[in-house]
Amino acid sequence: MKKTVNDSQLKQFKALVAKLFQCCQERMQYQSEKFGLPEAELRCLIIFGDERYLTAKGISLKLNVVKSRVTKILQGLVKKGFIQRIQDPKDSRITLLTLTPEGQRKLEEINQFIDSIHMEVLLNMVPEQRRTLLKNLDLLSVSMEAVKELMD
Amino acid sequence: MKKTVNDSQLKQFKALVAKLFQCCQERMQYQSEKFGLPEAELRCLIIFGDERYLTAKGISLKLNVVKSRVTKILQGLVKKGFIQRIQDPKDSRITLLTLTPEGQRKLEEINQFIDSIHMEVLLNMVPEQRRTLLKNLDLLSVSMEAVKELMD
DNA sequence: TAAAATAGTTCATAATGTGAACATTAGGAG
DNA sequence: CTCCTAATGTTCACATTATGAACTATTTTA
Repeated sequence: MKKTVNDSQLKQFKALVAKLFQCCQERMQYQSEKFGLPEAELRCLIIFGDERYLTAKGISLKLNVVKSRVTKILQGLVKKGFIQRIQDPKDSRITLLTLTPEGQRKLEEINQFIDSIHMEVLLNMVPEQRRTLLKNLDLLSVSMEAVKELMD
Repeated sequence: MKKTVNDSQLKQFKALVAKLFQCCQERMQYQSEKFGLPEAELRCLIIFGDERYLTAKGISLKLNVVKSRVTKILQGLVKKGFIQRIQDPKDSRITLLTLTPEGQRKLEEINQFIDSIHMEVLLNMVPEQRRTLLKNLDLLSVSMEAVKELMD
């Protein structure tokens, strides 16, 4: 039989998770304004940090939205000159998406801001705290991943 | 002069925050489906956990949306019979919002689910881990709050 | 080679949210 | 008491975010 968790711990935990969630949301909104891009387009740009070329399908998976939504987002980014389409030479169904030089500059600017925010948070702690925090967040994320089983 | 943070720590931290953020989002979506309510209406119901009566203005502040949006959300919840409007006897500009009995049942059901999810996450750890996790999350949330200064 | 699968677009629709204009009511300055 | 201002909410027009079905055009595969 599983031992039950302290009630006040549960309450505190819920409040903390909610607060972190809200902080992230507010940061997203702020970034959207700061960089003059709708949130969806911003998220789309950011995932180009990982790979040089992406397909609409791949973007759809990474952003967790349906493909028709990706079409719309890409329209915006192409019109603004941040992303360009390239035909895949091997499969003409596929359009490869890649950052333009301007898009690369923009992304770099965005990533610098994001890094500075995260860096600042970490700098608010002493090295020992940072290490335990990261360990704990890792533990938490594994646990939250596991709990997804309850959602089927 | 501030000492700089390890680069791989920064990367790890960014990834963990992003993952937690996504988990929260996915849970919201799931709850919306599970309880047959749009996300905004669900969020609105949940804030009635704190107080018995709320005004449209108060809801606007708690949900962090403009008042016209609140009007819309309340229309849905009133039509579904979860919330009722009561005239404030002292100030007839104000409409007080309160849960109907059906709304209370619904909210209880929702809160039970939310609690069970959070409980499950905590139960994945030993008590010692729980304590340090909460301490660290608290530290993190304070720090993230402080960093909001960078966003003005 | 015909049928099934894959990649993307278009379109209709819904949810989420903002901001301006408006009506109503409360409250304070003269 | 009256007029001006502030506060509360609604309505409307618009933008953004997102889904799902239908469609086109290309592979793949059976």
